[in-house]
Amino acid sequence: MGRPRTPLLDRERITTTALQLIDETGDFSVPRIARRLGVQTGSVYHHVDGRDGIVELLRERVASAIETATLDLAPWDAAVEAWARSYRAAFAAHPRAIPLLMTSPVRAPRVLDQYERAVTRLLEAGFELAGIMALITALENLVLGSALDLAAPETMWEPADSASTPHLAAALAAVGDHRADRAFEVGLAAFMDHARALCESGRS
Amino acid sequence: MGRPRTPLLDRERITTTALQLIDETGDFSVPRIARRLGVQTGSVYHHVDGRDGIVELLRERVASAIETATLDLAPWDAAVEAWARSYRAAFAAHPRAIPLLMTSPVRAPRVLDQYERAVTRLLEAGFELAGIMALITALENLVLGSALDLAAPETMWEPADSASTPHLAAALAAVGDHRADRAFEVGLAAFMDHARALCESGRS
DNA sequence: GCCGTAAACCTAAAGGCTTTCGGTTTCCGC
DNA sequence: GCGGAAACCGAAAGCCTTTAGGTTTACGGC
Repeated sequence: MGRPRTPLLDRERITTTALQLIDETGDFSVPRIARRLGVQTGSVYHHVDGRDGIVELLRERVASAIETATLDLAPWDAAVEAWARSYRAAFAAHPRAIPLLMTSPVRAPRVLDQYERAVTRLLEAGFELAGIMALITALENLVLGSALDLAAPETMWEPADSASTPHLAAALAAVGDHRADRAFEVGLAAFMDHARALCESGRS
Repeated sequence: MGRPRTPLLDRERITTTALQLIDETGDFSVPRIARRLGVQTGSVYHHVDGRDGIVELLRERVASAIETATLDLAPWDAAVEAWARSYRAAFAAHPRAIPLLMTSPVRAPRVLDQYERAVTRLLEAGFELAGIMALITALENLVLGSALDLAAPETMWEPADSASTPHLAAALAAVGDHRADRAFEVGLAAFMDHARALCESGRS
């Protein structure tokens, strides 16, 4: 009892354990993190700002997998497209965490810097300032909406009675695997086409 | 004590009370629903399949505001666009409920029928069966991603130090109000343009 | 080298939530 | 009229979040 000679806890270990629990069971709780780390529940609160604080750490951890370098690609549309793919892939790596993370957006400095760079690239490309934020938000909506789709099981579209929805059933049978991935590709292609058209028309 | 002469509870009242609590406080719990309805906590469980069952009822209730008639509009692209707007508006009516509802999709019969009709309209318009589900899923991603944006506060993009992200700050200042609405319009326009192009090219 | 302070963990406990179980009263079909 | 089902109450188990106070260790100033 008392202070241990070498610390048993830190934010890194807490975050890693929480993510492990989520990947394995789909959820986490402070007592279970503590049990995994061989520690009393209350001790965790000395390192972390409550349960919500742990969720915030998880958001940062997952978002840290977004490859910043994508935004340096040329031309601008290649950069934006690669960034969107990397953004989505970061969430796809931990699909069971998505419901916890989607509630509020990432506002870690690292990610804010990425948005800053994205705005800069779009300004350089000739977009109007007034339209850029709507464009970036639309892209974000696309990425996060697609991430939500990843969190849902592939079988979610199986209705109890496919007899009453024959066309839907046929369309589902025809789409094959990777429905979520294909949908993301469709949405991303639509977005990029639209953005390029806006850019070329010069009207932001 | 014992069975009351007129029932105090039913699924309708439970759902309505839960939605009220969410609109007011952002969350709900079974004990608070019971208190509002002047009933013991356990009694609610006689009408509802636990807390998750109440969330399911909420999903159906919110989704019931989607206007089915939009899918009958002509031409097909007007129908799809109006449906998407109505879909989003249904969630926008209860923004604080969105975090609870986004976790898993609506699969009430009423909504499945709408997807059936959407598939039918797209088939009639000449789309290839194999591509329809990806298209509809992309539209759903757009709607749900935009709904998530509604759930987040408008101020979420205010970084602690806007000095380190000058372009982002400028873009935010320039976008004005209704950023979320504008982003949805951008995404929807992109999707519709893409869908129309696919249709006209005849390649699904 | 000594001492005060801060850090890190433990013990304990309050309070809320979800869910279940048995008891009691009322309603409805036969 | 009666038996069973329906609807609510009372109580309790078990988990979770969070806080508060106690104990031991590390560290920095003098």
